[in-house]
Amino acid sequence: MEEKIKVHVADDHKILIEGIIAVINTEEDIYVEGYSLTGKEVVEWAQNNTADILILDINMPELDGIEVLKFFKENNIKIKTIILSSYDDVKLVEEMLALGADGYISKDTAGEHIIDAIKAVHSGEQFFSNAIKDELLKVFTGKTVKPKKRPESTISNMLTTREIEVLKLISQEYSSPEIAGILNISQSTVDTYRKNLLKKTNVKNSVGLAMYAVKNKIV
Amino acid sequence: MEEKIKVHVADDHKILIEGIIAVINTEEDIYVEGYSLTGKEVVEWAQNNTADILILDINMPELDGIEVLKFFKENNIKIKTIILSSYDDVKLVEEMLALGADGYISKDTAGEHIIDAIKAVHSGEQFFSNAIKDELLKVFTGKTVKPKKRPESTISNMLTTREIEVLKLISQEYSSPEIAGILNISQSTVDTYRKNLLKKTNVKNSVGLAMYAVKNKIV
DNA sequence: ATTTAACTCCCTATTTATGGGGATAAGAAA
DNA sequence: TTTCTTATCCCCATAAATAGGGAGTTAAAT
Repeated sequence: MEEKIKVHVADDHKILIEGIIAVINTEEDIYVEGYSLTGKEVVEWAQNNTADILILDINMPELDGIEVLKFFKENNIKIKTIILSSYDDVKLVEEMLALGADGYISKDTAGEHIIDAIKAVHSGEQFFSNAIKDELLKVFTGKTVKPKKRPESTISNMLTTREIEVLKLISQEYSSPEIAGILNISQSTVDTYRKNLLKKTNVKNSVGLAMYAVKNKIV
Repeated sequence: MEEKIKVHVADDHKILIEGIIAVINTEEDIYVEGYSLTGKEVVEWAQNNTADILILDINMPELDGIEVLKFFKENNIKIKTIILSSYDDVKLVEEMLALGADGYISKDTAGEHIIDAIKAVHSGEQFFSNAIKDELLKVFTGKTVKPKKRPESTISNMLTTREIEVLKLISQEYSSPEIAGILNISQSTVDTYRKNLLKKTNVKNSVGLAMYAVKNKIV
């Protein structure tokens, strides 16, 4: 008798996680070790834990799936990863694969496919749901626009807690002097955070920062 | 012994549907009659079928949740509806309620809340998850939640078309000189629009303008 | 023990943004 | 006709944001 396949699930929608767990629980030889609700949680989890398979949502707050994969690559964390994407993320397939994802399933697909994917990836194969295969075909036949060129975002782009604090306040319309007052630090320091934030998030100005905060669900 | 509560689920992510079904199946007196994967399917289903409760995702291809609710209203289809929203749709609560939604739960919440919501709504109450309640408090201060006409008189309507153009560009991280170049007007004019925008929207700075634009779906 | 990351602060300089005022031409509305 | 709105432009002044540089302290990790 072999060991059960140990799975970790990362998605910002708890309901979906519960669904996946329910589906997986119908399978004897697979079990869910735990879950993460943000990308940050995933990388924290991955420092001291592992699993046979990580099911990873692309679109998560704070740190998205791509950044998580980048972190894994840079820190030489080896964990077989199945990307869970909604249909609008499909164009990122290429990037995902380049970052070492082992499988790619769409949320549109039925739950049984997750089981198949887990088993396939666990036995060393790659797994792609049909929707993704179609998309890949388009890419190779040149029918789709290149994905490419997202702003380069490394784990070095991961914002520190202090930076996030400042970012929140910026997004709440506070000026630098005000933020300095609120956080009880000098304005110079706030300005430094602004600079770092602009660099890390790769946006042009405060408005960009606020938009970034919205997109990443920081506010 | 009473009848079981008959539920129909609509979401474009099959995995999530399966999850919800799994959760609901843990409950004796509720069952899932069927599901729809697009808004179109929902309205088609609703012409010749019904259920006690419809669980409706906001963000669906072809026809989103709002459109579905509008269709129900226009065609006098009465079905108790629980909105299933992801974090970023929260700002649509008001509109949803105006269209007659009976409950509103976030995908972030645990599955058990779905059960609570279904039972509550079925027994004639309204149900809102906590995240939504906070949002609601801001919107309806003290008032009873009552379907009301969509306010066509929001502040956004106070903005002139030109102001909206400028607002859009501001929200896209353009500076005043850049906007002047894009619209082929002088920077003085752009600055004037900025001033007027700040005054009309009652926010403090560009970040506030961008947030306003997001809230009012101008971007 | 040394390196690294996070947090803190400062200087200089330029560019943008904000806030007050006023003004003109075109067009719609009263 | 007169009034009002919209769109356009300007001056003056201050506050804030951006951009480059450097640098010290602590705490954690290697």
